[in-house]
Amino acid sequence: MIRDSTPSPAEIDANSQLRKMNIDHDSMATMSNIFRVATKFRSHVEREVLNQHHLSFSTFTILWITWIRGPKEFKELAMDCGVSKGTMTGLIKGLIKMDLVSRGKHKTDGRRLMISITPAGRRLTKKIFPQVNRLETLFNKQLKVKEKRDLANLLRIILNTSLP
Amino acid sequence: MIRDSTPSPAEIDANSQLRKMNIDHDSMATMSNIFRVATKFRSHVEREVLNQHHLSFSTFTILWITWIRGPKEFKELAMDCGVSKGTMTGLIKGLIKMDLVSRGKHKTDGRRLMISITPAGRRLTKKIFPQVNRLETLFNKQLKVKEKRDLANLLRIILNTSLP
DNA sequence: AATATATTGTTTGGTTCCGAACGTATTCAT
DNA sequence: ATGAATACGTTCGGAACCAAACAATATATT
Repeated sequence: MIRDSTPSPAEIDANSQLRKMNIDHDSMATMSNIFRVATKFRSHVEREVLNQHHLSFSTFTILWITWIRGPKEFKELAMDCGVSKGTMTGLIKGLIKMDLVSRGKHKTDGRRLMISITPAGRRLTKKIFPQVNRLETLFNKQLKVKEKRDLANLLRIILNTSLP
Repeated sequence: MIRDSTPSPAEIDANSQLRKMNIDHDSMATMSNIFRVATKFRSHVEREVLNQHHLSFSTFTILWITWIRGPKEFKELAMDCGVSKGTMTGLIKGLIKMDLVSRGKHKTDGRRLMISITPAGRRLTKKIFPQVNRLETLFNKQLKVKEKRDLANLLRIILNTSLP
């Protein structure tokens, strides 16, 4: 099992060409690699697991959240999925058409919308999630447990960093 | 300076609900946090820097690569940007209309296309890139140099892991 | 040399996504 | 209370994206 943390040719070129520009190479390296991994994983999961069930990564995320956490407010759902309100409207519409989630009214605030997973949605998520997790394991198979935890913690620090 | 690596409520719920399911929590945590950071960063950069120049994250990446590495083959560009060939065709079309890149023929292979940055593209990239890097620094401001390097290396290992 | 097979980039059809404009419901000020 | 400001979700137009079908070029087989 050979572990390879070699920078890509693009990264190496970048570093040598930018020496004079007063650039924060280390931050650049973290962000660009986060990006590469995210894109690679997303498209892989969509192709291998989600598409055949007519789900996108975002609609799967909606199912996942409402499955784990129960009925959830529309707006929070949008934030957790990292999509805009307008996009969320369309995604929910699609999931309702497939009978995987349902719309409900908020108890006290007539503007708000509660989104719940349906029994069919529950069944589907329960079936699909382990397949997604198998791919997560696959992507991480070269990392030791401690490294995975360190990695997740570093990412959480970035995530929880407040921006001016 | 308070560093916060607390898992989100969603993560905590997930872990408690899934205990019986034989799930690889650590791999799940790395991938989901990679995703959160990537989405947050992407939309932030697009809103704060790129949109006002009519660039998306992908078109900026094209400029960046051709700026740093010189003329590049169409297909490699698509792979480096994590985008399909069909998408790349459209992106290049847009950049050409803005006179930021140009199409050229490959020396020996008539099928291949070489993409080069134009002087205008060079000027724009040189101006914008430091602004993007400033945001990268901002996102990473709570991490020590060693942590950033560890983070990048762990991500590279994932990236270089071969999938069956 | 002729034909089959590969590869490269474009086109096409359909989905996902954002941002801005909008209507409706709520809350706040006066 | 009544009007103004705010918050929520929908609609709309356009960009970004993918997969599959396609045309053009290159390579391999015979």
